[in-house]
Amino acid sequence: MPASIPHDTLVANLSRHISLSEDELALFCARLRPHKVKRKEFLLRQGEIARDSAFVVSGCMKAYATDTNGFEHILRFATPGWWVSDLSSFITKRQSQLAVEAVRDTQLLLLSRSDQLELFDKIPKLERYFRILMENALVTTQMRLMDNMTLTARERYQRFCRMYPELVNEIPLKLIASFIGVTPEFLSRIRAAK
Amino acid sequence: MPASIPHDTLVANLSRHISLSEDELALFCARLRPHKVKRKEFLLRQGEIARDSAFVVSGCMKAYATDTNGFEHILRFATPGWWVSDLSSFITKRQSQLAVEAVRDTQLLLLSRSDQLELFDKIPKLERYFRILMENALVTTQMRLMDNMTLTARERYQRFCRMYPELVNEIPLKLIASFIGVTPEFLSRIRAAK
DNA sequence: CGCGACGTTGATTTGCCTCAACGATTGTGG
DNA sequence: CCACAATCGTTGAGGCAAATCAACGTCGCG
Repeated sequence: MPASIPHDTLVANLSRHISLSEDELALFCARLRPHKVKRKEFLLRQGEIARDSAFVVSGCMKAYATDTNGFEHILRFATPGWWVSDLSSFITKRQSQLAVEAVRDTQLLLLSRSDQLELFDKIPKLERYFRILMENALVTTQMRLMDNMTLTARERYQRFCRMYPELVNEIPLKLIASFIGVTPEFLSRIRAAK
Repeated sequence: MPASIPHDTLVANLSRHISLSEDELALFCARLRPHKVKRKEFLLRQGEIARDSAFVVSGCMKAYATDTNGFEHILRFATPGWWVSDLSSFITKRQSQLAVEAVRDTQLLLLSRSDQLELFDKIPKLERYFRILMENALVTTQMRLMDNMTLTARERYQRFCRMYPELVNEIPLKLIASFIGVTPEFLSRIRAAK
């Protein structure tokens, strides 16, 4: 049973951490639901319940919260090879604090929590894959938290340029500002100086 | 085979997420190494390799980075029932960016990465336990990151008081300041106003 | 073509930091 | 048990990074 093209990206990602048999792979892929979103379309709105976690095949998503003054704060971008959702809502089935929206036209593979948990029972190695993903995501998030506490706005911008070189000149400045935690005006000044 | 007293705290924690057989439990507990640290003693210094992850039985630990100006920034406190380490170093065996130090006399249970991975193979349910821990830790860290981006210093202090009521009047003000990301002087002013 | 989203720039404000001085508390060695 | 140092919390004066508010030019797109 040949995997369809969008699944290949995920299978490549999987096999960097675990190896599955043909059967296990088929079982897993059968639960993945391909889904396309166009720029500015939502995978999840603030206040909804996050049914699915989404693997990004192509394109780019953003996960963000809107504060009481209506300003967006981007928790993370998800580029190809990353999973994205409101993890808190995905796990607890409470209302999400985050919205997940396409920054550009994006191909996704969706996996529901119930399917995921069922697969964990059938394929222990898949639980290992997600355990590793969670570990890595936690390390990344901890590092970002420390950066926010220790670095200046300029340094955070420079770090962003190193971490997301493929985005720097491809997405609006205001999105970068909202990710590194400054106003668009101030980021513009940062760029202007040197 | 009766578990010793310090292990009981961990077993209680475990059983909130998974259930192990007697044998599995014994196998797991055999790899845990009790360890005591006195106030201001280190479990891990910046630049060392994190051999172990530590479960806090009693007391309190802090994980923090020291910036180029010599200021401490506390990533997290670990009170009884929490695991603590420099996760990045624990996984990759590179030099740790964080130090882990006792805020007060503390009882720990240590588990090395190699023992942990070995146990994952022998007891898949244990991998589930840590998968769940990682999920929850990631949710917590993401929320803290968003708080840092959206809240004022005063609001972050109020949130701290709600999240760690058992610590607020028990640890030095400067530690709280270093956790919420302000100077001790400014936190003092926050407390003074109302 | 006209409108809205975007990036830039200037003037002003502000939240928080820096530096410095000062009591109060803790703890430590003699 | 005391003397002294160290750590801690507080307060004041001044400074700076970044936010705010506002105006304006540009561009992409319906």
